[in-house]
Amino acid sequence: MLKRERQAYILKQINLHNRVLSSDLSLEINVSEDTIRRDLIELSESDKLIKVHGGALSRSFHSSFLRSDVYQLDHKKKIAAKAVSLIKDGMFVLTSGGTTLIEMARMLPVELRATFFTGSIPAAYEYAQHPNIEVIFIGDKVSKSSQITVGGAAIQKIHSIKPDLCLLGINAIDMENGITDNDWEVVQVKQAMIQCAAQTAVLTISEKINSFQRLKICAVEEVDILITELDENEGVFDTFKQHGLKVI
Amino acid sequence: MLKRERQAYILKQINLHNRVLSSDLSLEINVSEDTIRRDLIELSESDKLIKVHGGALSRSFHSSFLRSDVYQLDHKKKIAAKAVSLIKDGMFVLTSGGTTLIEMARMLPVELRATFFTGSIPAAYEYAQHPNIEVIFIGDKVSKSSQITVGGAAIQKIHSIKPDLCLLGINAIDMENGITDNDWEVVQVKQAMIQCAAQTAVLTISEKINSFQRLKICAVEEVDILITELDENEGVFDTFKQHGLKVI
DNA sequence: CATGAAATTGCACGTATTTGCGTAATATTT
DNA sequence: AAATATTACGCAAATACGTGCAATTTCATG
Repeated sequence: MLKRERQAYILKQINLHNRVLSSDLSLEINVSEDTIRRDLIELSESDKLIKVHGGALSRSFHSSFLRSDVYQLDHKKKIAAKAVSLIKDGMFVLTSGGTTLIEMARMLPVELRATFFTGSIPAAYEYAQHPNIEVIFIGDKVSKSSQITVGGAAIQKIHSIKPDLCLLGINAIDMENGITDNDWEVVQVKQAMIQCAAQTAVLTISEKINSFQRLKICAVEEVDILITELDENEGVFDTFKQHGLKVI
Repeated sequence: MLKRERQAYILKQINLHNRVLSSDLSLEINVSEDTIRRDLIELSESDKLIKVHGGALSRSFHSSFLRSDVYQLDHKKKIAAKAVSLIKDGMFVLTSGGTTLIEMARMLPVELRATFFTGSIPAAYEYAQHPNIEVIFIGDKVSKSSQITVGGAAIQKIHSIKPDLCLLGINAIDMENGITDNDWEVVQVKQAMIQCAAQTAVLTISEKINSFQRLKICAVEEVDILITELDENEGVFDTFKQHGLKVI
C-alpha cells in the first residue's frame, strides 16, 4: 500500500468514526505503529486531523461542507449503513438529499461500482469523491432551503431515467397521510423520483414516524422499503408491515 | 509498445484499480521503471492522475485530500474581488468552477441580486448560501477531475441561455495558442459558455500567462476581459491589450 | 531519399524517502 | 508508585527518485 493511499484511508476512517486508534490502524493496514504515528503527525501538521495520545480525532469538518452538529448523527449513520446494503454493483441509483443521504454517500464502500443520479448539491459532492461511482447531476433551479434542484426541467429529466433503486430521505410518514413534506417544489420532485424508480426505499429517523406535514408526496403503499435506526421487529412498524412495506 | 499506447494503458489501470505501482507497470509493460516514472510525471502534469512516491493514484483521491490548501490563495482573492466588481444587480451570470471562482462566490456582497448559472458543484454550493442570488444548476455527468458537469446535455442547456457575463477560470493563456486546457470534456463546455455569453471575462493567476496546454478553447480575441492579481499596467499585458483585450 | 533535429528510452550514480526496530523517555492508568 | 501503553529518536535496509548521458528511434524537411 502506498503512503498516500494509506493516509487517504486513515482520513476516511476518521471522517467515518470521528476517531481512530493507532493500534487499530496498524492491524487493519498491516504496517508498524511507527508508520501510522508518522502518518498521523504528517496529517495533523497539514490540519487534516487532530493528533492525540493513542490515535487521532476528526476536526469535525469534512471538506468544505461543515458537518456542524448533525441532529442524531449516530442514528443517521445506522440508517445510512442499512441503505448501503441495498446497493449492488452496476445499479442505477436515484437519491434525494438530506443529511442521512450524505452520511450514506460517505459510507459507500470503495469497491462499489454504480451510477448515482441526484439533484442534491452536497450529495453529488460526496458521490464525486468516490473513485468508482459515476455521478449524473439533475440540473435546474437550486432550492435554497433544501439544497436540491427543483422545477420542471429537473422533473422532466427524472422522468427520462429508469433507476433500479430510489433512496429518499423523508420528513414525515404515517399510515393515514402517507409520506408528507412541507415544501411544494420539493414534493413535486420527490413524487417524480418515486414514480420512475423500480423500487423505492425511504430513510428516516424513528422520531418522524407517525408524524405528518402539510403536503402529501405519496401513500405508504407506493414505496417499498422503510429504513430507520430501529430494529425491524419493533412494534411501531406493525401497521406499516401489514400494508406491505418491508422494514429494515 | 508506443508511448501513447503505454500511457493509455496506465490510465486504464488507474481507472480500474484506483492506483498503480511503478514497479508493477514496469513488469507488465516490460519497460524500465524510469520510463514509467516519466510517463506518470507527464500524466500528472496534465492532471490525468496524481503522482505519489512509488506509483500514482486516481484523480478522485486528490479532491478529498489536497483540498484544504488552495494554491496562491491571496492572489486568487484579489482576482475574485476584481471579478465581483463586474457583476451588477439583475445580471445573468454564467460561471465555471475552480478555486478562484469559489473564492469569488464567497465574496459576493449580500445586497447583490443576480441569477447565477453554473455546472460546478462547489461553486453552486457557495452561491446557494447567498440570500439574494438565484442559482440554476446545469446538470449532466460530473467530471471527477474538475468537479463540473460535462457532456451533451450540459452543453445543450448552456446554449439555451443568454447570460450577460461569463466568468471563466482558465489554466493557460498565451497570444499564439489562445486559451488552452488539458481536459477534452471541459474544453467543450467552456467553448459553449464563451459562445453564448454577451461578454466573457477570464480569470487566472499571472503564473499561467504565456503558458499553454494541449487543447485549445478559443483565441484570445474571443474573450473580452482578462483578470489577474497584477496591476493592469504591467508590461506582460501589452500584447494582449493590443489585441483588444481589456485587462483589470 | 537523405539528413539533421527532436523525441524516446535505458543505464549509472548519487540522493532522498520510507519503513521497521531497538532503546530510552514520557504519558496514562491502576 | 508501579505497571502498562504510547511516543520520540536514531539507525539501517530497502526502495524510489532525479539527473546527466549515450544509444536508438522517429519525424520533418529539404
